Amino acid sequence: MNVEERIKTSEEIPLERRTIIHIMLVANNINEKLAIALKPFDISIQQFNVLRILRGQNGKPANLSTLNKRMVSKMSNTTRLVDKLILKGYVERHTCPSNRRKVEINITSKGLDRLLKMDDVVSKTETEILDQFSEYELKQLNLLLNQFKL
Amino acid sequence: MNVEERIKTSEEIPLERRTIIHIMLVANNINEKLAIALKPFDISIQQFNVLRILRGQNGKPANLSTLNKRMVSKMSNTTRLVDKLILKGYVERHTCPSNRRKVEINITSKGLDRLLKMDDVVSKTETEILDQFSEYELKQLNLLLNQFKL
DNA sequence: CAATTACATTTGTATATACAAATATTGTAA
DNA sequence: TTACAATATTTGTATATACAAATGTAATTG
Repeated sequence: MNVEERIKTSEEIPLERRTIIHIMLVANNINEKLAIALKPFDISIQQFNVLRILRGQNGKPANLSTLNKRMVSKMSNTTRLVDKLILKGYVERHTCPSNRRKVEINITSKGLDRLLKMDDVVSKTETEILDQFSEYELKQLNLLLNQFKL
Repeated sequence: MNVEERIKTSEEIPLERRTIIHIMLVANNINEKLAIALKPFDISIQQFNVLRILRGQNGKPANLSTLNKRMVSKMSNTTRLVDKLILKGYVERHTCPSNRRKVEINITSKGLDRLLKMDDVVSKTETEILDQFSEYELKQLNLLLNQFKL
């Protein structure tokens, strides 16, 4: 299905507008697929993303602002996102001893364990999403995307 | 800023995962810029999108399921989105006389008028987002994006 | 034509997100 | 050392979104 079919328009869309709509459609589709893949784990993409960041810390605790900076979708309430992960037992939060304004957030062994299982379905989904692309094409795509400001 | 800088990771990201993160980052950034551009009009991107669809109908009313099918981000509550546009006086809703299960939604002249002003800032924003790209590159990008299922 | 199924939208409820204001802590400068 | 500014997080509130159930209408079928 191409862009025009998807949004059911007969009029020609200017190239710039079409490009932006195209990216949005692709991103929404990817989001949807990842959300479905994570659904059995009862976790949102953002929560998954935070768990991955925490694992990447290799035991070194992260504080809220660090998480916020590193998240793919920066959202305005990382506190409550972390609250939910704590409720699930996937992370722990302590106030930072050296600077009591900060908090230190760590992934628990339960969190690591669940994350390992999520990795499988997410990797599989990522592969499915991109299975039409050759390695060369993926590199081309990344090169083009590099021109966007992030 | 590249992907690794943006998410502040030192580890190398596998090409597939990197591509998906890349698209997400770009899409989030575009969303943010468009939302800021539309902010003065006190309207969300989705609401703007619906107004554009209605204008494209050229007077022919649209019903909810049509809107839902054509929206870039399909969302699960087009009723309430339309409610908000009605509240602002940008659209009208009547039950369809030929099939009273359906509703007929039209853009008002006030809606058309506002939309015209929004077009300006949105077009300007779109151009800003894509100003690094040559026409050839935009075409290349669209060709690559075509390989995604929508 | 009564009962059932399908269709189109709306409503209820839970959760998510955005934004601003509040709180708590630390750093700094007169 | 007190007052003020800067930093980090949390909380309040409004709005947005997802999902399921409910409502109302039309079509179908025995």
